[in-house]
Amino acid sequence: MKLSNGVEWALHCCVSLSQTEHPVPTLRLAELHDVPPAYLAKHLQALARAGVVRSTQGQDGGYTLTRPAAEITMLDVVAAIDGPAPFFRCTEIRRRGPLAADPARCANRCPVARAMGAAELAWRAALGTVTIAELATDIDAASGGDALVGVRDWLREH
Amino acid sequence: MKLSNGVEWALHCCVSLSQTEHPVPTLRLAELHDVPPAYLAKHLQALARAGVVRSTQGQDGGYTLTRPAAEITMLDVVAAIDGPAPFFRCTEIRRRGPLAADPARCANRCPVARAMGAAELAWRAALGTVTIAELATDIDAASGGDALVGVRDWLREH
DNA sequence: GCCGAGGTACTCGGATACGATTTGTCCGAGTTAGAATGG
DNA sequence: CCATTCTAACTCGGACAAATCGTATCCGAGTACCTCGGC
Repeated sequence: MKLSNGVEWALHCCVSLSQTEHPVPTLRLAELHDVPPAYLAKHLQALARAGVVRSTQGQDGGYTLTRPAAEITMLDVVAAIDGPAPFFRCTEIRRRGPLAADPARCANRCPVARAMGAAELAWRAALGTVTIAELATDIDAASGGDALVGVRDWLREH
Repeated sequence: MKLSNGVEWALHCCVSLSQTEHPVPTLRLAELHDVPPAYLAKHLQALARAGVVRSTQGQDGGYTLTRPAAEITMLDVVAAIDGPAPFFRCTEIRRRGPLAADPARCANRCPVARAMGAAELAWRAALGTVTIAELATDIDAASGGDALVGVRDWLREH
């Protein structure tokens, strides 16, 4: 089980987008992070579909955040890229084989699926507590306090 | 991101194995759950490599749990089947592109990776609190109290 | 009747094809900014 | 000098291949039980 590579790109892109009000095109975001532009575009489209970013077409167009970075959580981004499907899909083994349980008697969810669902909920909850704004602050602090300024300047002069 | 299908099989197999002291061969477990025998064998090998089950060769051989079901957690099984690799692999985007951060200044982990790691830890912790014994009890209760007896009888007469 | 050797049937284990999902790329539709033109 | 039209460049968006991982399968190595023969 591996999380899509684009999740990391999308998160860093959101952090970068939080540093400007101006639309930033895909090509600019791609060279800023040194990733394949066409593939990054695909993920940005997913973010747009999920309502995390808004696309502006035409010259001087690009992507902007739809709401303040403090109101976007990592969960929003991960769900947008990875999709809403749960990790674990119960195939109802109980109802198969020679000892197939009577469907009427096992109407409630399989305990295995329930435990898996609870664990996944814990994962999502943890991601929901971290916002893009917090990520930006932490990244800035980890880099000595010049990362965000650097992004702002770079976006302004390009 | 999708969890391997074999995780569900492995969990149910462990529950079944907890109902007997006698070794149970792959073929028996496969027809009990109505799954492809050869593929189930692959996952059982993984469980054996992880030390969750022990294999006994020769006639009347098969698989048995290496320790009481109350001492085996869902995390043990999931880690055995899915592997130890984390969901999120940080590619250190900060060190790429025109604004590459000085490696000396970002020696600590990227905040994105840290948050992802924390969320994954929450997931693993949730899985670690549920044991195979608890799963067996819940499954029995959900099926009206005759599921475990059914498995025991079926394994005895086959 | 007891012991031992051999055979046999059953078990696991790793090496081998197939399919699906993820990854990566491309070109066309649509839109906006700016320039050129006419009033 | 201003409004209008036109062009042109730039943007996103979805449709199209390649690679990697999960799925499924097979056959060989090894072991314990059972049978048979000898003592």
